[in-house]
Amino acid sequence: MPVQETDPLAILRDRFTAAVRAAFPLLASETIDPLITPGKQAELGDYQSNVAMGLSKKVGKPPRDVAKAIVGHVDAAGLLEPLSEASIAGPGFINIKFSAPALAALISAMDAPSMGVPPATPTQTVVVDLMGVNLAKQMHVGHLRSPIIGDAVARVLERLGHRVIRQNHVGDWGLNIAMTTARIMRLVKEKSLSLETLTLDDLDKAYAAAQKECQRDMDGLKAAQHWLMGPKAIAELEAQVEGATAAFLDARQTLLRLQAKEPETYAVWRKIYSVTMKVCVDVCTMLNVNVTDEHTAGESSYADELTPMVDDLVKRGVAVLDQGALVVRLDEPGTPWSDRYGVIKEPCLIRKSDGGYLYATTDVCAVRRRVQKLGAERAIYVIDARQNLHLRQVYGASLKAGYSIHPTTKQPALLEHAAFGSVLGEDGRPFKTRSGDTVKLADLIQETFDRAGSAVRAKCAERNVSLTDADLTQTSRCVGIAALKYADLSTDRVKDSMFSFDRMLAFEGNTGPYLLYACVRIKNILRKAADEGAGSTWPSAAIAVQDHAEKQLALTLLRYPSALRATADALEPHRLCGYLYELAGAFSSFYDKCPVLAADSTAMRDSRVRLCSLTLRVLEDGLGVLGIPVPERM
RNA sequence: GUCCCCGUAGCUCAGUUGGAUAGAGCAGCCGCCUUCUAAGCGGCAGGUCGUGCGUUCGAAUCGCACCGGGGACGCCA
Repeated sequence: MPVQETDPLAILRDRFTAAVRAAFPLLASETIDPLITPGKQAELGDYQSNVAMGLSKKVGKPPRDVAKAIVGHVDAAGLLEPLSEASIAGPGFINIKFSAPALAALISAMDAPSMGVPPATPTQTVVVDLMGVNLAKQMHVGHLRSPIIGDAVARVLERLGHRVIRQNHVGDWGLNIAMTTARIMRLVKEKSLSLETLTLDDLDKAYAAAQKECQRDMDGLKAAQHWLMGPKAIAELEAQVEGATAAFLDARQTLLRLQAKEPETYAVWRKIYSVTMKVCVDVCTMLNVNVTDEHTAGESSYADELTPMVDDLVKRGVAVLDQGALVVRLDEPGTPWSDRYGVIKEPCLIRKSDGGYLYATTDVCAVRRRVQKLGAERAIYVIDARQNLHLRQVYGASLKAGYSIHPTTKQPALLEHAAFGSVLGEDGRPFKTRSGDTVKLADLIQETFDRAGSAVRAKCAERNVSLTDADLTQTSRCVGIAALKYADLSTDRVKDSMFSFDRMLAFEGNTGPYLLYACVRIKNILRKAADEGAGSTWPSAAIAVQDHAEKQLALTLLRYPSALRATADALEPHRLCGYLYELAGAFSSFYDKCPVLAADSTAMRDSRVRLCSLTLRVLEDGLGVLGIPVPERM
């Protein structure tokens, strides 16, 4: 069954486009955007059209005359209050008001399973790259934003009917991992570590230590060679770093054994892998982020494809040698890739002069798999803003290689970087504990839940709300998730965000808990309505939109589909947050002004209950898109 | 040096892709709970939208140049 169009924006766009064409037949061949927006001043109009000013020059008439001509041709029947010269304001704004019966009819139509959201056409296959975890490294605040934003982006696309494939591109391969694996194996052999009880903290320490022992002294050696200190000095240095060199050689051997899947080494790597991924999936579960093992596609899964791919690039002349390394040049202007991703002076490095591969190699390989095998028409990388140049290089190289040309549409897949800023502390510097350590993500989430729990308990005591233990647990989790996620999602993702327990758990104003509170108020009304025996009549009640607050609530509800679309188009969850905040605000005003259960008549009561129910459904649906669950009571 | 991002109220942030008198929330002040939970509602006050040119009917939004902050720039990932 097709979804009935209830979005005022779309309806008005149609009617005003028709009116402009009727008023100015000469424009027949042109595409017309009637520039409809929600009314800037609510007293003047629900919506407005700003088309007259722009058209003025084209048709050679003063803007107000243009507006007058358009107004004369608008079909307002069954929809709008009559338009007249009085609807024209200022230089030529046309103010539009919906009639109360029309609003009621639109709301009734919206009160369907789709909630007025038509499925996107055409439906796309979209890959969303999110998470960004590395093997053997503790998850910290830096890993907070990608899953939260990425999951919301994935969910909004799913909500619109797209086929979304989440990809957790785990950094689980390469020399660094081999260094750690080698060190773990040595520690196990020395019996200072047991594989059975291995924790991510153990791995984190081993990673740092391995990094240190392998690199520090190798750097010293390099520097010595660089400054031509002579064979004697180098020999001395080499002697000093004998142990380190041994560790480094061990790491290289281990990497080879890993590539060959040598059983003993591979088993240790698997263990490291499972310990890391356990924490990763646990964190996602705690946060209600939909990322599980099935979404994992680690760098290791590309390992066998790299050499053939690089050979292919060389054979076709896409990659060329430069100073011993293999690169893809991206600095020619006027190419399809430079048009999309910019003229980039720095070439994309695909193979080191020692024959080793780099992260760009794997990333290009990932683009190829995502487009060629997974069928992605769009791939979204929810990654730190600092990776921008790297990603543009990868996108450019992939297009130049033809890897991002979709196999069936033959069009380049849309490769997008949904960049986000850093998480800063309240001092404006990278978020750390008071002692200056990085904060473990699991700890940070737990602290959020604990604080949410005490806040919920305090509030319930203050408001005389009694919750069962089960309710308390559920509510605390919901409030914690809402506080944490909403704080992250409600601002422009590209900007740095300030992390503050106090602010996100403040519960006032534009916060997650405020939205949850609006939902809970509605749930209370619905429960009481059922208790009072109104449960069977209201779902089919005729909707009436009379009071000002009722009208504002109705108008806000009708904007839901376009809020979702704007969010999906820009990949900016904060647009949806802003909408939901406005909706919760419109409901709160309505709640204050319009008694529901104590309405003047049964008809009005049932109409209002239905309005409440739709509001709740939209709020819960929108919060669901943000990955925020709603409690029953709070 | 080149490139990317950011600069809006005391603080934290929006600003629907160029529209009317730039909006919220904190913090401050003033009202509203014997009626569906006051985690709420209504109101007051608070601004040279970093600066300067330009584009046009119209600029926080687009262009250029500066200023300030952050970031990235070949063999780490």
